[in-house]
Amino acid sequence: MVSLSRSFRDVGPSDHGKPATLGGWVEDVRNLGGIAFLIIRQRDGTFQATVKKKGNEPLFEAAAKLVRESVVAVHGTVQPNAQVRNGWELLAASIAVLSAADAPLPLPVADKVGAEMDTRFDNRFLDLRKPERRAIFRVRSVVLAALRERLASQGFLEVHTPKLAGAGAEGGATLFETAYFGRKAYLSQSPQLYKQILMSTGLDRVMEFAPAFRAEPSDTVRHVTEFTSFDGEMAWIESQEDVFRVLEDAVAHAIERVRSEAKPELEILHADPAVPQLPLRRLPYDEALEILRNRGKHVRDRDDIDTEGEKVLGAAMGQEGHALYFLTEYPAAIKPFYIMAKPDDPEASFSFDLEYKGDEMASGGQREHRYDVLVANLKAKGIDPAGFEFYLKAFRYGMPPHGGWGFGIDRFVQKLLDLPNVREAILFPRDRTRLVP
RNA sequence: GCCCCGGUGGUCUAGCGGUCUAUGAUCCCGGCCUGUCGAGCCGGGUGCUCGGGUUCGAAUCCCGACCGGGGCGCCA
Repeated sequence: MVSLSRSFRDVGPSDHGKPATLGGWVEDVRNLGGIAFLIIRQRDGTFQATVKKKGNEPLFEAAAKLVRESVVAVHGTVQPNAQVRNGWELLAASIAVLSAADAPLPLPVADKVGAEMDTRFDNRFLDLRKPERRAIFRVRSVVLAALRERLASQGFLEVHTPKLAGAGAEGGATLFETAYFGRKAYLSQSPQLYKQILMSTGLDRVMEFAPAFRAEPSDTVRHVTEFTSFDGEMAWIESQEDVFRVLEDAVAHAIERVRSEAKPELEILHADPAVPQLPLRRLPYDEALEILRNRGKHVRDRDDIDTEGEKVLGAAMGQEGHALYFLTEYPAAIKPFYIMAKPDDPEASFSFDLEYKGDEMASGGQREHRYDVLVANLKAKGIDPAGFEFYLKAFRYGMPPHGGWGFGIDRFVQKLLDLPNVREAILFPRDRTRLVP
């Protein structure tokens, strides 16, 4: 019985003389005249199949004609050989072409030339045949598993809220509109309102990993129109300190797990992410302004911190050993209506951003759970509470204090691995101009 | 949306008014070669994003469109 899914990793010199059938993509054909070497790639490496002309000329001719990147199954015998990288080679007796590749390839896979990002994403399936590209998504998978596991162990339930909505959720960010049986519907920009509603139910510790959509025409290395948001929301908190502790622990754990479970990937990617010391630095907004002013940047009180300021702060914190830090107590005026203001300083708020290497990973805070205050906040922002009745209702019948965050998985993977563009951390990124593939 | 830079064979590049029937690499095709592993050697193949304009002459200069890269704004 032949299994096509057999890994070359399960074969070794000790299998001397044993028959084997191994599948894979033809990465290279080296025809030396009387002998040919096929470099066959599988999911986590390559092995060599060797074809000798003497004894089986038709097989040799067929092997020499193989088109790179074709899918083949090679049947032969295992031959130990110290000259070969794995310590053994497969002496081919037959080669079945299961799927021939066209030539030339629209994107080099094993060539000695590079390709531009646009060409790569146009041919992403070929791009992903390169080990260094796939390594990113193995790391991403470890990150997701680690975050899930860490929160689940603390009683967080994984939930799924609707991605089709009848109205704009938070206001502000632009929504994608779509047709919905004669009505208008919108792609969800955030699970914010729904996860808060859940806080009133007893499903009061939730997490969600899901796409979020933003119709903002941003052209940067850290924006896409569809991204993966890791949301958490927890009730019965004393203060946003409770939120900090859960989030920082989960993120630190994710980095630890990547370091221990994705060593080969980190090596391929030349990445060496440091595990942060906990607790992370909490940098209040007012102190952040001081740092900026000390570095010669002019900022007015209660202004939002712009991209340059964010980078300056990131560099300053980095010098102090805080690649990751919380930027806390933003002015209430630049935060959404659902954020709780500080009782002793209503112009400030219980809100935060989680910054990593000068980029925003997450934002969150303690939510306003008092119905009357919430309605007043809406009005103060010029929003009609009537449009939020489905949400506000949950605050009229018993809503515990709660808080949470929204965390960008793609950005986190980008920064974790020092990738130059967030698109590198997304299989099929969506931006202003790219909708295919 | 704004600012800067750019679009040359399948891919990545050099060229930036005539010397370009366009450079090099990679790739593809053919040939030689029995131990390659960035295989090597020989021969061949494919190209100036599109539309206007300037000029005796445009890959090269100008304008526009489209597309791409980066920065800003906005945010995850």
